[in-house]
Amino acid sequence: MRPSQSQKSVRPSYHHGDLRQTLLRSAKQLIAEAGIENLSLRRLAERAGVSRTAPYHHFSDKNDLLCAIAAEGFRRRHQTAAAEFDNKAKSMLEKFHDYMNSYVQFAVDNPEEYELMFGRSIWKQQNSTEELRAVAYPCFQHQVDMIRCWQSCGVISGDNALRSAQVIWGALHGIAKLFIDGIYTDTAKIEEVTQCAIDMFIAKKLSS
Amino acid sequence: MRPSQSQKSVRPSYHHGDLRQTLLRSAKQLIAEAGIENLSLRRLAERAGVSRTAPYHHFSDKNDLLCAIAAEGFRRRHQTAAAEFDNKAKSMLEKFHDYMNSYVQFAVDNPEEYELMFGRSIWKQQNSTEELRAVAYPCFQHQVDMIRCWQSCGVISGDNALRSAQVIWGALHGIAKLFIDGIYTDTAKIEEVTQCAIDMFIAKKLSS
DNA sequence: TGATGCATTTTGACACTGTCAAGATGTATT
DNA sequence: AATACATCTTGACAGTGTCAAAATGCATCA
Repeated sequence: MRPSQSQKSVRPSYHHGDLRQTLLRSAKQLIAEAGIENLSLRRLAERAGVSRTAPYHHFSDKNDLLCAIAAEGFRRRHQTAAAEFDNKAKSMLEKFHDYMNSYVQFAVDNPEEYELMFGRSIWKQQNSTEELRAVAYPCFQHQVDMIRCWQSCGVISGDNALRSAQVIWGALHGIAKLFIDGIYTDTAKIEEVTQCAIDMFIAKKLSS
Repeated sequence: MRPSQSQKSVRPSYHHGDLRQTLLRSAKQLIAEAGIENLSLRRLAERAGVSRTAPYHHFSDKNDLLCAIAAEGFRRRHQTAAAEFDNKAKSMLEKFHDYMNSYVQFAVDNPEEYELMFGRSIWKQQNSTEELRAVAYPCFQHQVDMIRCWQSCGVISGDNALRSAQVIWGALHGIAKLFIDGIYTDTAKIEEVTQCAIDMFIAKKLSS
């Protein structure tokens, strides 16, 4: 009787088998539950039924783990944003509307994950992993591309796509963070604030 | 010869005399030097030449200390913002311009302090001190008042001062954070981005 | 003056944290 | 079967915030 299969629901063998994925999964869960600041590698290891230092064979650092989680978040966000923009059933104006709402909604629905993805702990100095950058930069670039599109078809004004994108993204990021971090407390008004932002950014029709 | 005066440059007495202020001062300094995440009460106490737990008789918590520092930041920021807005030598449009630039500049010049003032650690849940709220809320309100003013004199469009203020503040906050946290890396372009934001927010003249 | 009360500071301790170094244990390859 | 390698464990270290209990100084009142 080999111990690797005889024990059920405990560890199937000395080697965990899929510790990396297990850690990532329960890390995401623990972050959603208790916030990023309450995530510790030790507790993570404990949940996985593994010793304190086992995670270090799959992530060089705590920072490395955080980057991996953030990268996953960027992949997800990028995917939905791209899908919404490629929706052929909607007008450009509608899609701009959707983009704005969807961005803020993503942040508010996943506050801890958003905090991690765009928090300083990951981006400051040389903290960002190569993998993270490889996933995040195209996500950023996509936002600029969309803005360029909305500009060229007259939904929003201006001719410098990069600058406009930086401002619009800044507004979305700022609104999201002010809500998430608890400075804007009336969360029932999120959509109203976003709508106000949309109104301020869409091109005004100049009467002739 | 009383020991309280005989020893020079060490502690003048068993009681520090002005420990609270000393702690606040070196905390601000240490934050500016090494960032918020490297601020520890123990190191602070060590710098003040005092035991590890001495600070707890002047601040109930680490959070309490952080709130006190943030409150000081809000007082300073509020003061300069008010002074700029009360400048009678400038037009309303110029003052809007100044406000926008001054806001972002404050954040970029004091990144660690800004991070603290508007960071989640202080505002999340019930973390904010009563003193902090008493100082910060008028500061927030002042921004709404200024926006209302700029709206009523036609510098910016819209009729809902609160919503517009939330969006504009959001944009400023977002731009500032994206720079501070290292997501926008080309810090030489800060003024360009801010200028772009200004252009997008000021009321467009409708041709007749 | 002496005694009492209070603010302030200290020492000791606890439960955490991230991370390193060495060793033990499995798995795979030669 | 032996060797190499990935994986995991135990032990340890330097930090952290914070509590409890004791010590010390200062001020005030009898």
